Amino acid sequence: MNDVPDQPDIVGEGGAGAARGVGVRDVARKAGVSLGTVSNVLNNPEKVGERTRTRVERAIRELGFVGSRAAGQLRSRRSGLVGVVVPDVGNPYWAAVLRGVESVLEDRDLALIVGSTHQSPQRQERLLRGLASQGVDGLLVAPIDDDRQWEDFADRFLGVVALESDVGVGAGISLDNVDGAHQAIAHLLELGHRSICFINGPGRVPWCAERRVGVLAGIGEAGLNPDDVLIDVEVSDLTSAEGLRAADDLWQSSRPTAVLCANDLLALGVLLSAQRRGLDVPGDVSLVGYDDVEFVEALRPALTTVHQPSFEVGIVAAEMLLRGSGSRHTRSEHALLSPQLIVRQSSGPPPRG
Amino acid sequence: MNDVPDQPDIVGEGGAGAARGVGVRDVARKAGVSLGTVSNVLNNPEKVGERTRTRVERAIRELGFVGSRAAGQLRSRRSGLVGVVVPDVGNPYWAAVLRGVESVLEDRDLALIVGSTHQSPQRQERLLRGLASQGVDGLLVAPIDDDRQWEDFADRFLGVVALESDVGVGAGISLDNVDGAHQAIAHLLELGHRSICFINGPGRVPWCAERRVGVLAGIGEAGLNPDDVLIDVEVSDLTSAEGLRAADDLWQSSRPTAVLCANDLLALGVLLSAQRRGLDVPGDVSLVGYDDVEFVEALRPALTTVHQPSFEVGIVAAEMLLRGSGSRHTRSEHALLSPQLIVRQSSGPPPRG
DNA sequence: CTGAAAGCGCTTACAG
DNA sequence: CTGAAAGCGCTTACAG
Repeated sequence: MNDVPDQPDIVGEGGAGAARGVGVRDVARKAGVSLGTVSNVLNNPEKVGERTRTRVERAIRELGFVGSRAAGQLRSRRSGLVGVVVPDVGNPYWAAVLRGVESVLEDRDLALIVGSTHQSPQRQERLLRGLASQGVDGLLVAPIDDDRQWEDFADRFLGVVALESDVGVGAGISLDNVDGAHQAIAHLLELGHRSICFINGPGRVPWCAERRVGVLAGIGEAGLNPDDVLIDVEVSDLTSAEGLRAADDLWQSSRPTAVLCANDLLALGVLLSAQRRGLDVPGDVSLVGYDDVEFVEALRPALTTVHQPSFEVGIVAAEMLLRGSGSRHTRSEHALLSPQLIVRQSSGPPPRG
Repeated sequence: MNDVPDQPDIVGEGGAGAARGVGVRDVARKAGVSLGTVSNVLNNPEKVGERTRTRVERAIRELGFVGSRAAGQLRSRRSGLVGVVVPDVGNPYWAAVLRGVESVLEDRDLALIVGSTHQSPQRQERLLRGLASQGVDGLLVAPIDDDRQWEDFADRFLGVVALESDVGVGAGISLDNVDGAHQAIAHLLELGHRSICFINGPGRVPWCAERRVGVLAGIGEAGLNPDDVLIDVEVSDLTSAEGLRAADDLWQSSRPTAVLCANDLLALGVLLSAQRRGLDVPGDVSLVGYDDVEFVEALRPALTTVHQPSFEVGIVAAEMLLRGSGSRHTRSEHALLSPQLIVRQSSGPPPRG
């Protein structure tokens, strides 16, 4: 033991960034062991004798020691950080996915760095760059273009798992967007609609493009020409505010008998616009969403939409990541989840014209 | 220049955690300058001559260099990380707050580590411990008890800003919960309700406790006895699932003429339960929520609720943090935002009994 | 199982 | 403005 006096216990002060925190050094001194032993107690407790371990653990507690991940990361190459890049954390669908991810990772000592792309490739690039410099152990991403910049993360400890779309590397969850959109448009066509507005995100976004393919396919299969049936509207962000604005514009220029939205938030905006304008849904115009977020069942009218299992997506993706399926040199794993149309009250036959 | 051959350009590989990335060393060599100069180009560009700077920047680009925050953090004591601890990222209210925070921090090269407490002190402690070990520069927190464990973060670079409740240290945003709940209960009492169920979170959570105080105060001011009027129901997590369950139980045991919920998600659950049971809102039972999240206006019936400016809360809190208001030795700053009752269609007079 | 030494990749004074 | 040296706080081999 050295002749250094015990410091007063400063509980909870440690960690990088705090003013001169308690370090492993202090713990080692107090417990009368070497630095390596403290590190082992922290990272490989089974390698340390029980008596020594208890002594070190007591010292850690009494000193209020909180290790610095940054320092550890430098040598161990583990940051304890997982990046989550989604289109919009404010969208209940993605918020639910996040909940699922959290529920799996919360007791694994992994922290989540989250960010929203809002369909902007520049934002996505910035976010991924930031995550790279933070040295995340793994990445969960819903890519918004085909740049595949995120594939680099497959080389990291936990690799990369895609929350959407098909991927070339790492693991992923596929939700068949073509099929989901196909179900939705087929429903509207069956009801007799022949003038349908499709409010979608940017065509460069994979899942937006796929949903459009499904819509076009459905129209084609009905023996119709998309040019005669479909009014395409593109919004840059898929929020209720943009849905509201798009709908306000829409009523000015045309009178579709149905509006199909690429997500429920857009549909919410359209519904709000319709209500304010005195349009009856589905009497005057039918409305169909996508996602089936938790509130749409209680809307007036209850929204017809395509269900996607948000919470489950988060859970499955996080589990894949933990399992190591996202690494480049593991056999790649793919979960296929099916979207399913839920018919409620917002869709009905077109008004007799 | 050394005789080291140029490596093939491995774009996007750098950063800790990647397999042997490109380091400042390589950049310095390629640009023919010293390590310190590279660091200056990265952190204090104005201190470097323009010609040298361009040369270094080119080397960075060509090498695909991505710095390691962890290494930098060790010496500079800046992690570029901000912690955000909220009750539930899956709740649209908090999701909107997050959106606000993101919008302010996204171009400041700060990454957000987020976590949900779900009103559990253990979860909060774990999250804060994790954030401390990650060395976050600052913390945004909606505390769920009075432990004040989060006050330690006031010593960090950016300090701590509370997203809820009053705080003893750092900066904070106060939303007058007593007042908000008071407005809500007063509205119901005025309508003539005398049997009101109040579904609230755990009493140990400050903002839950405050809302209850407001409710009790309103009842007292009306010259009534809370014991005669109020049915208290406590849920541990304030989700629609818990609201649904609580309501299902409620109809079994009693027949309140109104239900007041501590947030909109609970109210959504109650509404769903009422609909399934064939109860008319507000004909059979009035319903009032709290938060005014974006979808409640479109519910059937549109929900009467207490508005809180979620997005703005996020923006104001993030700006305070950037301004340094959260540090222990800065003059503490407080924003006072007012909640406001929005009367819609879910509340009306009690049924004639 | 324990302990002294080296080193992770940067930034920071400090001397030129 | 530039460059060599020290050091941030850990973890990791490696010798005992």
